[in-house]
Amino acid sequence: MPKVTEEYRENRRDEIASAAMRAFHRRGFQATSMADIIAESGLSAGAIYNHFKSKSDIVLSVATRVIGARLGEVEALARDKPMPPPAHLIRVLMAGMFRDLGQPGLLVQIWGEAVTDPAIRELATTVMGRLRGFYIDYITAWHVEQGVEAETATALAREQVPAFLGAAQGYILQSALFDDFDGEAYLTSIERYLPR
Amino acid sequence: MPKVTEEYRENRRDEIASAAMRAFHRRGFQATSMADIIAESGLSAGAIYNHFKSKSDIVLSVATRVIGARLGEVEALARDKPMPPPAHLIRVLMAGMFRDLGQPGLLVQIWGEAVTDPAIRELATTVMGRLRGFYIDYITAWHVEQGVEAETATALAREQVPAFLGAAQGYILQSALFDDFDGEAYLTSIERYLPR
DNA sequence: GTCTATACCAGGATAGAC
DNA sequence: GTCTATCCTGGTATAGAC
Repeated sequence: MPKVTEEYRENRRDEIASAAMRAFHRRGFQATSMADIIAESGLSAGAIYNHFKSKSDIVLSVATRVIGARLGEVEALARDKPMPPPAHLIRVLMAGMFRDLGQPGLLVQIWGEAVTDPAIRELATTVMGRLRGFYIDYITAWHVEQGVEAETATALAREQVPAFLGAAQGYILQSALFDDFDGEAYLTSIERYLPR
Repeated sequence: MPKVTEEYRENRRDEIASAAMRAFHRRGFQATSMADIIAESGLSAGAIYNHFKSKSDIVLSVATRVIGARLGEVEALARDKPMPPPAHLIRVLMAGMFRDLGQPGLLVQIWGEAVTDPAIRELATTVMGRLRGFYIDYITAWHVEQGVEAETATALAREQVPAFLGAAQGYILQSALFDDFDGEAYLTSIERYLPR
């Protein structure tokens, strides 16, 4: 097992995934063709298909990196004392997503793709499932910090999580589609009317 | 001005739009090609392009019909005494959308398209803008019925509407992407945590 | 592993006869 | 107004040389 080769492959995959992310960042998701990714990477079609078996495969790799970064941020937030209220999570997650992806539209495009492309669909549900998990853990911990008994806190979190998840998705969608979207007004609305 | 001809044209447009809606209903939005619409309508490519200038143009026409139907339902709801709480609007709107469109995925696909296609984008923002209007009027009227003074009711409605709109969008997205989506749990979550 | 060139396909739209 | 046949573009993925 030549160790150097394995490492080399991994680096190449990294480079390609980064190039793809830059391309998505600039042009959006659907608008980015393999030709764009190829150009951005400075490599050739053949080289890229040697490391990824399809475009979906590249997307999957990019998404895995992005969602991994979010996990770290949420965990950091959970260590603050006192913990910010759950609605605040939306701010942090949205800010992180936009920083990585450049524009909310990218996510909306991926959702659209997910409806028909099974691979993308699985990716999207996995990502949302993980976000859901972040939220449940966070909301539970927060309720406990507020003095709620552990059992009850979990039940509350499970009951509340759809509303929070929906609120985050609404934020993404509205910021992608409304030119005059007022993010602050949205977050205020959420923070005032969801548990705090 | 030959009156018969104008009427004929309008009927043809109706037929084609209905066929398109059936096709979307069955196959989803992106998956539906012009060929599908052509087959479903029983007409030919040439005939259809004589009445609509592009695929986007057909989508626009379908969407206009669908959103018009929703307006009627919301107005009917507003006439009930006592008015159901605003969160209940989501139930009614979602039920109507699904009845007309067959599947929530269609809307998600349209959102995805809207990110890059200017015509679809304008359509989506117009539709959402109208929904927003429905909500604001409804929430205002509801607060007034609860005894809130008119001025204050409007202010409250404007403050609350982003949360409601986001909740509806989250419902659509989650029902499209999660195979095991629990609509009742979602609506319960919303109804419990948004104004009632 | 990487390159260039290209096969191959799907889909929207059009031309021109009737 | 409508039909059939077809053009044309843009896209992913592969073949085969180096």
